[in-house]
Amino acid sequence: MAHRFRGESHHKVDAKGRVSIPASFRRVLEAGDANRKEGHHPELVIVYGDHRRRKLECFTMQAISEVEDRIEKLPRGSKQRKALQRLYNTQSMLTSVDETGRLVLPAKLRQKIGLEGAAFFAGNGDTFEIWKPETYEAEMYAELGPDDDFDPEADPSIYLGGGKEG
Amino acid sequence: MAHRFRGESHHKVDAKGRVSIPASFRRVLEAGDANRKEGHHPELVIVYGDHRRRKLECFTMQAISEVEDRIEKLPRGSKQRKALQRLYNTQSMLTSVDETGRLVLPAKLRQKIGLEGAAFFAGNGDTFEIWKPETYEAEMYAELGPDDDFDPEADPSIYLGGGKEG
DNA sequence: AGGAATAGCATGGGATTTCATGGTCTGCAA
DNA sequence: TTGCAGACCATGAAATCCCATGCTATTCCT
Repeated sequence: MAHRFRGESHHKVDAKGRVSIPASFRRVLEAGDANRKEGHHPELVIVYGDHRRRKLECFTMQAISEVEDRIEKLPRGSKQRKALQRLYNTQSMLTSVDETGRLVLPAKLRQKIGLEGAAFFAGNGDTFEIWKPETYEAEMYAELGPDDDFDPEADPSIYLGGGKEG
Repeated sequence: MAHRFRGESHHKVDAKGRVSIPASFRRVLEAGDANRKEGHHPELVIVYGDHRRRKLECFTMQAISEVEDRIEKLPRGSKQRKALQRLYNTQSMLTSVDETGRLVLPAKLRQKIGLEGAAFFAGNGDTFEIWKPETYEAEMYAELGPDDDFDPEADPSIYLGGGKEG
């Protein structure tokens, strides 16, 4: 994978729901939208999911189409397939980056995750996520509670494993 | 592994956050960036982590992609995997060496580890680290406290094990 | 060998471009 | 006809590019 979403940053959300996309993310979106016409701005898919999701997950066109390919390999009519289609097809929207590098989040989506004033962007490889900053903070600590084989206090690098060839 | 980061050195950090990379490290970065186009300067990934980390860990493109391969082998959804992705994907940035062999550290990163005026570079095999010099001093002694099977006063070479050839 | 020429290195400064963000205006639709 | 979304314009701050300067370790020449 040539370009990956990497890094984190905070951006303001104005009254119209406009948010700047981190500049480095724009490069990835451009690279991941093969169908983009010259001079046009890249498209992307925002997956918002149901009430349990408290983030917006953003896919390049290429990434979302890989997801769809996988879904199509599952048995038609299986619950798994239906659930995945609902998430990635139904509970998602297609949009595009605007002239100035921003994207517009409809009021509905902002309300869904409680976005107001500021947004937190987290790069995550072939997708990036948009969070209400407070939610991200809370979630990161709550989600990774102590466990038999996980110590939230430790530096995560210890889980990479021993030698070069583990 | 052909090239390894080896040695330590001090460099100035100017008001724009520019720091010279030790010359010998540049060779390693070049060798570790296969995708680098002719005449271009090598890319690298700086992992900064959360508030507990007081150093910047720098990976060659090859080293970071080995890390990512390892992460992908862990079970999807496991805490370990999530924590590792957060560290190596989200809490990191891609950058590149500039024309004159420097890299620029954004204000955010400098503040995070208290860098100002000078930086300490420590080679560490397939990565190198950037520290605020004072922090390095302090940390090196604090981190390696006495222990049942470790004596901070001893020369570490005694822990290499038996003879020259295991 | 002595000294000059060279090349790589660490560092600085200014000009230029890109970013993030805010505002206005217009048209379509409810 | 009012609300809202989209296109267009504006601006200060931050990041990038390009050029410049001493230094040092080496090599080259005589």
